Amino acid sequence: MTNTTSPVPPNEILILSQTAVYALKAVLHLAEQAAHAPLRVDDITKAVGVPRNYLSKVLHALAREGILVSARGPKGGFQLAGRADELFLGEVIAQFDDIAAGSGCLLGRERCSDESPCAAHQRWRDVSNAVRQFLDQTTIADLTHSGARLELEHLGVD
Amino acid sequence: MTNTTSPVPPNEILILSQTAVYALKAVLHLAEQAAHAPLRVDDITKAVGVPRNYLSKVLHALAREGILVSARGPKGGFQLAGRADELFLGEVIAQFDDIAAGSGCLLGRERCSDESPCAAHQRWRDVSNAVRQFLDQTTIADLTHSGARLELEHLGVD
DNA sequence: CCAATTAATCATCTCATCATGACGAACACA
DNA sequence: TGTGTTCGTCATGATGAGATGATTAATTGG
Repeated sequence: MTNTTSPVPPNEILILSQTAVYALKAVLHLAEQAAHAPLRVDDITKAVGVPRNYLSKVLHALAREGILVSARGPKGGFQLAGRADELFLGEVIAQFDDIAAGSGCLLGRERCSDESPCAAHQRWRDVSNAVRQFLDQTTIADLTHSGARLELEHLGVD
Repeated sequence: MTNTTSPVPPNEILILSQTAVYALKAVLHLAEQAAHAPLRVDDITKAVGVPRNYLSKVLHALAREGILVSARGPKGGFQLAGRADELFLGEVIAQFDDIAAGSGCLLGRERCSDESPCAAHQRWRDVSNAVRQFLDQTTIADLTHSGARLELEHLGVD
């Protein structure tokens, strides 16, 4: 009844949890503002469309990890702790999603039976490694408008 | 209390849902048995270690889709409806995971803003396409022992 | 037709994630 | 010192995936 159009349809495959996506959105917003003053939770909320108190908890977790710095009271808010081009997506989501797990076999057996090392399983490992590599090698700056622009120009794409 | 060591640790990242993995395990088992007679749910349960009634529902869903055939009563059970080398993983999991969704942007925006087509988002699309391609191009036979053996021999791997 | 067998279904339970509202704690500034 | 601002946290609720036990329905073989 109080439903605000649920963000994730049932059965939708997500790879990243909703919470991790919230974290990425918020951090990306902070990076794009490149603000001198901290941004308040309420402003970030409006910008990325995430429930206020929930986002607050997410941001606080990021602050505890040293990814953001937070300050209370007037003039308070959140800021990036470091450079956006040195902050990898994997770091941002690490507190929310256990990406290291699931490294194994598609079918959840710890290791593909030694009897049959199974070529397809190897291909699956390649796939899930691609996910991991993306998260570990892409920085927040790569996702910002300016970052993307730079990369595109650098590649000669119009 | 009655806990049988929960299959998925919290926060674990899962690309495929647990249910989809169950379906794959069961279908793979059926393919490996290559049985002339149908296999009963209880036998499949023991083989793949999945809760009995839950697996029953999963198998039934697969039967409704024409992937399996089911029969009740004595001599009843489940069988593959077609050939294992013509059955793609994507078909098996389609009823459980909406893999087509999430095709878009990492951050859930429907499309990356036209202003900034964002190179990193393109790379993310590549990643999720890799998952889709794997599921759409790999058959159940590719995952069976015999299938894997054949493929390995064919590649000259010892 | 009866009894055993096996899938199909139903009602319910647990749990983690996501979400919300209210309250407490720190901080800036007058 | 006090007041308003803003983060921090707690208690609680909603929802969907996963799981379980009991019951119903179909089928076979005697």
